[in-house]
Amino acid sequence: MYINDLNLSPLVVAEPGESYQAGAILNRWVEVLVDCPGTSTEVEKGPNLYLYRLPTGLEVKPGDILNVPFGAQHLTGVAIRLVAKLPADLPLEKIRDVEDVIQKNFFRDSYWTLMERVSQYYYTQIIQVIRTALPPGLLGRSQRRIRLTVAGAAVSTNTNINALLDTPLMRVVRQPYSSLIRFYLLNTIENDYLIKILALLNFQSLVTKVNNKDAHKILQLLQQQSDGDYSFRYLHNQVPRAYQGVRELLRRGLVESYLEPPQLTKPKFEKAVTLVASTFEPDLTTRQREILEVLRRRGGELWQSELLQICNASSSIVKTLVQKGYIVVEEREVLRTEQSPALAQDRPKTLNAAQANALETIQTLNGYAQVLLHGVTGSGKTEVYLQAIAPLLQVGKSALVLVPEIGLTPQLTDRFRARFGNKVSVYHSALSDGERYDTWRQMLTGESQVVIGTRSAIFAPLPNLGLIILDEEHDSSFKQDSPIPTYHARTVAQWRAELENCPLVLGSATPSLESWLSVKEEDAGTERRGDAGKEGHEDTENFSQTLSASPRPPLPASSYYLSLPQRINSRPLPPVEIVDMREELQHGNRSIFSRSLQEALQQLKERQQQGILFIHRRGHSTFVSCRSCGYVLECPYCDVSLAYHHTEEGAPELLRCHYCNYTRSHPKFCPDCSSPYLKFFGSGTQKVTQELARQFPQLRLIRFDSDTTRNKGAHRTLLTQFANGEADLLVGTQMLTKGLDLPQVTLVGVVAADGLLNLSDYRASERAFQTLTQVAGRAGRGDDPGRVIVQTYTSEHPVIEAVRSHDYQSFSQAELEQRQALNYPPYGRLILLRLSSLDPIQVQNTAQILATALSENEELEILGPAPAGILRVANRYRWQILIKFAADELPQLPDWEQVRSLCPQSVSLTIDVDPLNIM
DNA sequence: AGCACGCCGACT
DNA sequence: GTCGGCGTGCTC
Repeated sequence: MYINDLNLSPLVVAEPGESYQAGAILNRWVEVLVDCPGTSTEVEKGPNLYLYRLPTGLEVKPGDILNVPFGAQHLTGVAIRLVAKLPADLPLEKIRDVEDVIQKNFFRDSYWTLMERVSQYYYTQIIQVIRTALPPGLLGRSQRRIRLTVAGAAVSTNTNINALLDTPLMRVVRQPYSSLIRFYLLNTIENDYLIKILALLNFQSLVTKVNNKDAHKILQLLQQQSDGDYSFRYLHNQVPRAYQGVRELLRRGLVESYLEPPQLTKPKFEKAVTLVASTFEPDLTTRQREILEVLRRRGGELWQSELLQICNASSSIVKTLVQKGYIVVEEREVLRTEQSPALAQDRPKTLNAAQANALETIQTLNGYAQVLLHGVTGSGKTEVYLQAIAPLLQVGKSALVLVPEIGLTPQLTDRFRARFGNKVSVYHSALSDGERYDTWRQMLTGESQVVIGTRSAIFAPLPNLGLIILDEEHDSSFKQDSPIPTYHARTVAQWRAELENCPLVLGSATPSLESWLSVKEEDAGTERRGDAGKEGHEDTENFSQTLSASPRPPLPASSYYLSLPQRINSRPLPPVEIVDMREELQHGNRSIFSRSLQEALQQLKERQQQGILFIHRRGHSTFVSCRSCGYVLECPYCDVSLAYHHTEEGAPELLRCHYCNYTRSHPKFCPDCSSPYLKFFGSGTQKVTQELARQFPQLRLIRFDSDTTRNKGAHRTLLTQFANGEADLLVGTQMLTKGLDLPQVTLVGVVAADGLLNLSDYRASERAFQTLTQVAGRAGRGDDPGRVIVQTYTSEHPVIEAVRSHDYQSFSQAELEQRQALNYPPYGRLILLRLSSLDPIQVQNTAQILATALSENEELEILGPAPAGILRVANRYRWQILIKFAADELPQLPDWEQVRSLCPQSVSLTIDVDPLNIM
């Protein structure tokens, strides 16, 4: 908001004529927003704006991305406005020159406004937002790095140094000779010995004294790294008091410290050879003629490397031909974009009535509107997207398609490529920096294109957007919880669609309650559109007051609800069978597979069919339940299950609520039926695969999870193997739920639904319903209707019933009522304060202080402070405070700068607006 | 984030 | 009287 108040928006070009009056041509300056965090956290100082001189010959306009010197380092910044007159308090000699323009004319008004909205809503400095929006490697920054010296690498941290020193050679060296004699001696020794000796000379006295624990730890870390080189920042995060430790090592010459200049990703250029002569004169040798012939046959243009490879020639011959004037060689940019296998051209498919209706509605939209496309699994949403995009490309517009992180399967991208060919590009974080940078540059050209990407692709710089699609809009991977800004791509998409004046389509089989409620209210004629635009600028008398007024969430101009209630070709949804594992236990079945599932798995091989087995991720999602009666231990003050805490060997086993910090010891017997069979849930992937191999040795398995799909292309390989019938069963986690379209799958099994149902999170039910429905939806996409088996210890759970009956409506109805009663989203709003520190005591105390300060505001409901679900992560102790307030009558929110000032330096605070993950 | 400067306590 | 740790403020 303060950016706005300082008239930085929109980007300003100086009035024409102004610069002439200042006599300028030679004296032109530009105000630059530089990328150095820290300074602008204090309001009085304002944002990081600095004035730079424009050297002659460098053309700079507001919105350009620049490189500038800043103290000892080089930074990237954004040109905000041209300035003709110097401020009185700024002496000329302090001003330095702009170094370079990295990207011309990048920030247009609408894009800049988008940056500002994200910055305001998520309480993040605008430069951080810009950093998120741009590809990595574009915004450079110098970095302090620490690396081992030769000595540091040679010195041992765990063997006895005296033993090393006690070799005949070393004994000579260790004698107290004068430095001259020593120098002479050393010069007579072979080089690699010399190095070792130098190392030991430097350290023998020192190493014996490295009793500084931190220094020792740092040395070990560096030695474990293959190149013995870490950023200072990394070390600082790993080792407490790293500063002193490094100092110690520096003094002893074991490490050296250097400032690494920013490594910018640059366009890749290659030499292209073009034939410019039409006739070949007799002054050519046979070899030269041969090369020119090759070039002509290939269309008169080739990369130099290719040409030389084909002709088996060296570059000298090319040089000669250039001199003779037959060819020209020029540097041309090569785009490092993801290559995909050649695909057969795909034609639009015939739509059923519901699809056709949806398509028609989307196509008649003009300008900003929000559409919820609610289509059951297998209802053909993708085909609707494809046909909605096609006419846009015809008129030169572009489309943006966002998918969940694990939904970005080759299946999906192939389908878009088959339809739109090379107009499709894929943008996600798994691309290499070079690929990402080039894809990003490709977007800037403004040619009509389709970009498919994950969360961060919402910032794709497409200048001519005609449509934004969020597929599987309910998916939680659209929300970023670290690093800042903690944005939700759906929220950003709403702003973006509004600013670009284009429609936004939210597609899902299980819409988020947020999206569902917004169309329901629209239906009921409730006017939810606020006066967000009007507020914020009315009362700017007090700067900090303006700052603390909360920006409102985006509100759609008009929203539409489109339903695809049936699968394509009128295929039925698969029947869902619920198996109560308590009954299995009563019948003496102690296996993790019910009799039903065992039978189905048995039949799989016999009938030559394929199946999917879904296992909820293990790990920290543990909860405690009674195997006899299904009782789940819950918090008496909050409506959530208790999480099992067991930090280390010998520590007490505790159950704790992550909302209010209620803690109790882990009981020996079930409080309900006194059975001793209390069990932690969260059965691991490993256990299940082992069990499968034991009970069904004939089944061929493919494990499909983050471990097995880590490598590039592994996704595609595994799916191809499965599609080719090289395995009978795909066993995996969440990854199986998104966007897989495998017609041959007839069986879907959920080993334990309980792991999903009883997470200590107010969203647990919603998420469980979504995941289970999506998994179930993988079955019966071919001609066989298929079968779904869901195992659970709580078969009476409303989520289970809703999944069984495929009843989204009544589930969401009931869930919304509960949310409303407790004022949870989408009715109330949440802000989560995450505190972390290397010091467990200090972070806890700080959390308490913050909570006390915040609770003075009676409009806010403060939950906590409570330790995070996993107290310690990467050596940092984490606590959190949840702030709840009414969404419709926005209270006066705290002054975050003031809150931040309550944190000591060692405690870092992150403000997560609209958190999804509050464990 | 990096770095210089300056204050304050410990030691030659 | 000097060294070195650490907190504070500045970088156009």
